[in-house]
Amino acid sequence: MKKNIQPYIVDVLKDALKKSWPDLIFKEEPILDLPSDSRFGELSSNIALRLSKPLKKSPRDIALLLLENVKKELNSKGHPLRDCVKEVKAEGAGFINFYLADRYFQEELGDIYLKREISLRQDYGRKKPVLIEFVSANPTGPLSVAHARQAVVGDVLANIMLFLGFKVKREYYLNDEGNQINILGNSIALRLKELSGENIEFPEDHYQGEYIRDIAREIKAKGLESRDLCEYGTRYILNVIKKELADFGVKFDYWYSQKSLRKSGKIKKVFSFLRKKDFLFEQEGALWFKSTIFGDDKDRVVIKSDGSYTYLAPDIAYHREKFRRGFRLLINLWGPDHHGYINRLKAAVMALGKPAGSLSVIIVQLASIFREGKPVQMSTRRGQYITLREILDEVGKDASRFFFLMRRTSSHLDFDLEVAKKQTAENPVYYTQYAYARISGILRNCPGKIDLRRLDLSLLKEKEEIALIKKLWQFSFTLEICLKTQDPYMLTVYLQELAESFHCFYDQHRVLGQEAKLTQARVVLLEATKVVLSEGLKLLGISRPEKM
RNA sequence: GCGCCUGUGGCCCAACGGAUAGGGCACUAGCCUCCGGAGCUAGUGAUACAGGUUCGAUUCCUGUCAGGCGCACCA
Repeated sequence: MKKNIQPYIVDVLKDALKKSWPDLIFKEEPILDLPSDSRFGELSSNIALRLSKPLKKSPRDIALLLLENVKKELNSKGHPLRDCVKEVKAEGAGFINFYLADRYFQEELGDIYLKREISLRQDYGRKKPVLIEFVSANPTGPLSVAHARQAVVGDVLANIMLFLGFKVKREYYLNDEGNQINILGNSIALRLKELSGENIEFPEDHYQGEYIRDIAREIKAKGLESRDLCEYGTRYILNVIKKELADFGVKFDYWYSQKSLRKSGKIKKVFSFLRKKDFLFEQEGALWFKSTIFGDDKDRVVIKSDGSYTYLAPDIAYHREKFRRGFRLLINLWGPDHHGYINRLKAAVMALGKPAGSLSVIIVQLASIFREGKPVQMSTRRGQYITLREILDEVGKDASRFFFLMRRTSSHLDFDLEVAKKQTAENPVYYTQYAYARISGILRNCPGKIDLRRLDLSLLKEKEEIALIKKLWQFSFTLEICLKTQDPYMLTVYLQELAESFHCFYDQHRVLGQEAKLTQARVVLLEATKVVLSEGLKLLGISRPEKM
């Protein structure tokens, strides 16, 4: 029996291809999918369909020919897959479906059970250092809904990549100087005057939120009016943000300050680097970056005619620093308003001599907040927007994290506060957690220890038992999909399906009070299910209640 | 005007270009002498429109219609 069966099956397919068409040059690797329906086996390849064009034959004929050689290969003496694969069939339009033996799944189950004390965390030799930068909101106010979604998506993606063996660090880029910060300082100054009884006119483009008054009051109470208000305000708000994120279960490894970046002279250095490479030019009194060389629509200003930097300037230096710090893959999560910015930063990365693929930008679409089906109006300008804090206070960490992950990251998300608060079947968080609590309940009543020598997992052959075991087996497959799509949302779908498989099993079969050997086997099944649910919920940053 | 995202049953969402388009809610009918009914089983019902590419399109391309967002020498 072989663990980690997929690469072996891919090899079998490759060998069969070579035997069937020795002269064929086909660069794509055969890919294995989970079939759309369980009656098509456990793993499926559509290689025959994709070969249809180059071979100018019908997919069905190709599949049949290929199948013959696949079978020969598998039946050869001593082949490692001999006992794992029960059957191979060519089906449908030309799919080659692999049906795995129950024995294989039973061994997999035993494996999960044995590893339950340690983590299922896998090491595929993927040690690549990855930096995920997300949220990075200006420290000028509390975090909003949009930041909340980014925070969860980034955090969970980081968890998943860590689980799969990458060396991942989380970073928050701190915009601690510039226009917005000056406006923040000025907003505080005006509120201070207001406190002293002066009549003030508060400009529209200043921060309207009540929290500015809070800061002003604190400054006045401590008698710190002479302090640098920009710095004081930034630090004050940063603490608020850190607290919000911590309560949301998001922790950053690094907080990278733009101010310190500028002070270090690294921005100037990157300019001399780019100048040497001839990627800069002057026009109309401004300094431009020739981003069009690398596929951008137009060249971009980096130093304005008044001598100050545009946003892009420190960003180029910042990303150069990321590479210098040893990271080989950079993942940035941005809001949809930054979408037009991707090409120019990619251009910058290429100008720095890095491959385009070393920067991956994930656009996290906005979330709209609803209450009982009605949208909650938001206006940033008037400081009236739903904050992360409000969501946390109202629906709690578990439900809000889960809800932010329930749609594809690239899709709009409608977040209904009332639904998220409900403790009913409408709420998938509780459905999943309930499975965990239910299992815990049974295991609490379970007497004695499992005798591994007498354990016989082949007793697990009921439909619901096999279905549950297969679901467990799909866990690592699911994580690979999350990695490939750079989107953690599939994990929420999987965990709901796993919970469902468990509930179905539970409804049909009893664990306790059976013949001793069967009870033992089923206890192992529950333990393994609990392990996978536990790992999954941990990755999502959601609590695992023993009781509900 | 240009760019991005999205149009799938009454409602919310799935489906690397692949098999009879899945699931949840709601609705209807069932299931507790038995490990937690926050559960399970069954039923009704859908790809916005018009073309194109393909052996095959919900998916890719073009156009139309509808909704959301963004278009700076702002960050």
